[in-house]
Order: sequence, then structure tokens, then C-alpha cells
Amino acid sequence: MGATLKDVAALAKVHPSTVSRVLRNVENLKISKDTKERIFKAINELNYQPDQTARSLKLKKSHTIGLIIPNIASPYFIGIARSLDDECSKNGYTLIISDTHENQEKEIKAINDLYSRGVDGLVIAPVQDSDEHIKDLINKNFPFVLIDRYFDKYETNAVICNDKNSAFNAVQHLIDLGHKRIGFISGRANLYPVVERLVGYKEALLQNNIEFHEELVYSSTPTVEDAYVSSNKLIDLPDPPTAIIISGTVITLGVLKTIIERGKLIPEDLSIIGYTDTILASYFISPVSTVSHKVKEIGVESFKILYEHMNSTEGLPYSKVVIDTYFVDRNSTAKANI
Amino acid sequence: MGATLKDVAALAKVHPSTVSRVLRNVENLKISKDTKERIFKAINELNYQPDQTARSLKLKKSHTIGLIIPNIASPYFIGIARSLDDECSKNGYTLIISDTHENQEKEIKAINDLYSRGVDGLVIAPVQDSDEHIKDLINKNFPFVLIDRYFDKYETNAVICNDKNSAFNAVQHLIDLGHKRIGFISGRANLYPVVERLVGYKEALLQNNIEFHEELVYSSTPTVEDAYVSSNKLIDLPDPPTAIIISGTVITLGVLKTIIERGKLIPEDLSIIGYTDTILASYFISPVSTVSHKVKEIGVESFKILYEHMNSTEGLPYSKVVIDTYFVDRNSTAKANI
DNA sequence: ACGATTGACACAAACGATTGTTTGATTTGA
DNA sequence: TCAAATCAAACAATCGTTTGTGTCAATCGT
Repeated sequence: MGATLKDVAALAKVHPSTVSRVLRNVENLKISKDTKERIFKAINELNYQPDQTARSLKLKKSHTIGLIIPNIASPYFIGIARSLDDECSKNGYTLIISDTHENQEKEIKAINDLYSRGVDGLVIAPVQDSDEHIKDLINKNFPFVLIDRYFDKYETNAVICNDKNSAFNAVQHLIDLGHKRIGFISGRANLYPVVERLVGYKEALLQNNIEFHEELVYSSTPTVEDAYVSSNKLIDLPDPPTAIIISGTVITLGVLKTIIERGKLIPEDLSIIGYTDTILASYFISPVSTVSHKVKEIGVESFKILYEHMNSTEGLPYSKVVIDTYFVDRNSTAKANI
Repeated sequence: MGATLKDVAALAKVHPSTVSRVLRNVENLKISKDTKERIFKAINELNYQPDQTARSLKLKKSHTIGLIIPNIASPYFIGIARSLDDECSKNGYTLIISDTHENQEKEIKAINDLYSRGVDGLVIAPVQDSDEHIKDLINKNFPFVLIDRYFDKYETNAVICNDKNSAFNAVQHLIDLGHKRIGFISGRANLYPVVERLVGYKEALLQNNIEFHEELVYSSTPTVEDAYVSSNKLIDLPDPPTAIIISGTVITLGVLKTIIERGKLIPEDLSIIGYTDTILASYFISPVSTVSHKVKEIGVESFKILYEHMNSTEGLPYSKVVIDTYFVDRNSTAKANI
């Protein structure tokens, strides 16, 4: 395609290695001013741009990192992607985003693909249907950090949210308003955040001497349709919940659909607290109070950790960062009317 | 990192070139079964994965394409990205997404970065503040396709939407309902789709003998805040519009904010038609009828065109594909009450 | 004034693959 | 039976950089 180092060198009548050193501004470099000028002139004239592929091959560094997320359409993950992308740009890295569609095979393929493409590190929100490939990465000593989701059985870098706490607080908030029958609807049950939130949910009940009822808890695929079905079942219960915790943006939409159809008023008939991160939550048919995540921080922290691990040969200890959540009140909760 | 061709070759006691040929399954290849088996065994044993960087360097093909979009948080562009990503996966390409934040400099940087990283082609939704860099790509004869936005002054590959028509139809729809004062709020005025939509808007008015009023048209930055300001100005007009065409998702949110605050009812007090592509539009405070885009087709078509241009040395003619839009009625328009 | 330093660059070997060309061995054909 | 054809695999150059090591002249110190 374009001009190469050799072309530049030929035009400037020097050796390619000299051009390379001038370009990289190697330390303790002794090159005459005249030569430098000739080189820069040649570079301009030929509009030379270094071939990053060749550099990567030689340097064994691509200045590229991969982000593997289950759903590129989710505002939550996109927020993280954007933040991570910003950090990358600032530091001269290029980000490659891979969408696994919450599919374990695609995730494994993506990891292999990116690895073999020579990314320097990986940020992964794993599907969590299996974990052998994660173990592989650990064994290879390849730099990566898990986000949002975590495997208790492995020690890895991770940036996760305070899910247990946030759920505990949300439930406590509802209990304080007099609610006793509190529903919990979420996406896939095996996901770390869902597990943790459920733990927080149960702990809050326990601490307030409220019995846990299995029938108030629904997990499903993260689709509007499934959430619609789940929420309808909840409402159809003989003794339906007076409040619902909703785990996930898409799930929230499904629940809203039910609520509209059933003519329920929020928060008069039903209090809801969602987990979602988007300005859109304010514009929902009925605005939803949410437990929100500092998505920006997740991106920043994961880059920071990854950066350290990419640029150190010694076995750095793993970092596990827990990011706090915050509650955004949009008046979708009210006192239980008993 | 991992094992190389050489390692495999050594273990299998053959020459690296043999391993390479066996792996790529070169045509007319004569290799004894025994040797092949030894090679595959070695590959498995060493868990060999070819170094794509080295391949790219040698083959001058990276099987990578770049997508440059102004806003990765926009449901519209994410839809395109997802579709394009799917096409890429299907065809063994990796997609690198670059977010320009609607910033011209970042776009230029992104193009240079991706080019120098050796992507085989580019899909670009340009910021359209300048176009010299687009001309550069043309001169370099580098494969790329413009999406959503287009430069009338250059002939390039492009996949764009039928914006003039869609706006014409939307306005006609409103006129048919008896509306005469129809507002138009959009993001940046210099963007191709905005320009086209405005043309369609004006044509519809003209054809129905309705005078065009400058004060009914607002363009701004694509932010909730600006759209909020614009829509307030529209409503504060001595003779305010009875219907509004809203160009863009974020702009729609700003208008909705105004409408809620001012206590207007949709569609009783005000008819609105939005341009946005997302299931979310159904869940807005007031669902918005929209002109929607076949985002999936945009991804598919742009990949198809790009693929052809990447894999042909002869100067292929440029393709310009126009994708039709479709109207989704969510009852946000009603007869003008005069 | 003469060896030692240093300045300014050139040389050449990598990095890990691909591929046109050779080489030696085996088989074929007449 | 022996040259020609075919088979199976090795050799070596190359992609565009980077970087350790040479080299040769000019300058330095004493």
C-alpha cells in the first residue's frame, strides 16, 4: 500500500534502521540535524505511516485490547464500552469489541480469535455457562479482567459491583415503606450479579423477619417476552407482591408491559425498583427508580488494572475492585397500602 | 507466547512450510497421510494457534474491518454495528468499532489509526464537518463505504436511507390529518439525513400549498438539553405548531421532556412523529410513532459492498444503495383540532 | 602524537508466517 | 533398463519493523 521504512530510507539516503530510530526517538540517539531533516522531509513527501502489523509482529505488542460483552445493545455494557474506549484512546490503545449474544460458544470463539489476533489484554463479561476457557487464560498467564460477572472458584482480576449490598438496600427501602411481599424478577439465574442480588434480597428479608417465598422469585432469559410472562405470573399470584425488584433493563421493559396491560398504577398499586443504567429510565411510560451503576468507573478501573498487568512481567497479584452502586429515586415506590 | 509454526514443525519433524501448507490445505497438495497425522498431533499437543499478526503481514490482509460511527450509545448505530458484526463473523472478519463522539478530529484519527493497523476496509458514518480525509481514501483507492450520511460532491460506496421520501410521507400523513403548522426539530443541520429530511418536509408543504415558516424549524446539537430548549421555543410561538417531526432518538427525549413539563397531551394537544429505531420507543412516557430504519439491512448491504471491493483488484464501480424506511404507528398523531 | 573515546550511521538478524523453487526419492513408461 | 514424470518434503526469500552489533571517521586526553 503506502510507503515503507525502506522507501523513506532510500529517499533520505540513509539506512532503514536510522529512520526507525529517528521516528521512535530512541534515547541516547546521535543523529545529525541534517539527517533528521532529510528523514522527516522524506516521511512527509511519501506520506509515510508505519505499518502497525509489522511493528506488532516485531514488538510482540499490538497496543490493542479486546472487550467481550454479552450484549452490545445493552445500555449498561455500552456505557462500559464507551468508558473503556475512552481510556484506551487516551493511552494509545485500540479497543476491539466483541458481542457474544450471551452465547458461550461465541465467547470462546471470540477469546481465541482476539488472542490469536494478538490483543495485549482482554476485558470480559463472561456468559458464565462454563469456565474452562477462563482457566486456560489463567494458565497462559494472559492479562485479562472480568467485569460485572465473577467466578468465585477462580482468583482473577475483576471489577464488579456491590450487588449484594445494593439489593439489600433496595429491599430494605421497600420494607421500610411497609412492603412485605416483594417480588424479584431477573435474567439468567446463574449470573454472578443475579446470584448476589438474590442473596442480598434474602438477607434483607431475614433481617426483618420476613419469610422468603420461592414463588415471588422469577428468573428467565433476558428478553421482554420472558419478563412479561414472569411478571404476569407474579401478578396472578393469589397473594401478589406489592413491590417488585427488577434486575435488568430489558426485564424492566417486560414488566412495564405487564403493568400497562393490567392497568396497574405505579407506585400506587405497585412499587418497583429496577436495575438499569440509562437516561431512558426517566422517559419510560412510568419512570422507574433504579439501582444504578457507575459504568464509567467500571471502564476506568478495568483499564487501569489491565494496563498494569499488560506492562509487567513479574506475576502481579490479582486485583478485585468492587464498585458501589447508587440509588436513583424516580418515585416508583410508595408506602404499601395495607 | 504460544507455540509457533517452527515449534510444530520441529515436533513433527518436518519443515515449517509443510505445516503451513497442511494447515491451509493448499490445493494439489501431496503430503503423506503419516506426515499429516504427525503434524496434527503436534498441533494439538502444542495447542498451536497461528499468529494472525504474522499472517497479516505476509498476506497483506488482516481480515479485519473498521466501523467508524459518531455515537456508540445510539440505538440506531448500535443496531447497524450489531448487524455488521454478524456479517463479519459469518465471513471470518473481525470488526473494530470506533466511536468519534461526533467529533471530526477523532474521526480522522480513527481512520488513520485503523488504516495503519491494516484493516482491509472501512464502514464510515462521517461527522461531515469536513471531507478532505474522505477524498484521501478515494485517492488511495482504499475500500470503504459510507453509511447513513453521504457527500453529494464525491462518488463513493454508500448505504443510505430514503430520508427525503420518509420525511415527505410523514409530513403528508400529518397534513392529511389536517395539520398545517408542522414543526421540525433535528440535530446538526449539516448532516446529510437532516438536509434530506428537510427537503422532503418542504416538498410536502409545497405540494399541499402550505407556506414554509422558518420559525418552525430548529436544528441543534444532538442533546436532550438542546432539544428541550428548541421544543420549548416551538411551543412558546404565538402560533405554535400542532404537530412536530422529530429527527433523532435523543432529540425525541428532549421534546418529550418539554411535553411532560408543559402538560401537553399526545396526540390530543400535539401530534408527533419521531425518527428513532428502538423497542424503547414503545415504552416512552408517551409512545412515539416513528419513521424507522432497517438497521439490519444497512449492516448487511454495507458489508456486501465492502466485501466485493476488498476482494477485487480491478476498479469496481461504486455502489450506492438506498434503504427504504417504514412507519411504525404508535398513536402519537391525531386529527388537528381546529 | 597516538590510543581511546565517541559520534553518526550501516549491517544483519530477528518476529512468525507464506510460497515459489529445489531437491531427492520413487514410480512410471516404452 | 533408464530417462522422464511424479511425489513428498525441504529450502530460502519475503512481508515491514526493530535493535544489538559493527564500522569508520572525527575528536579527545595526556
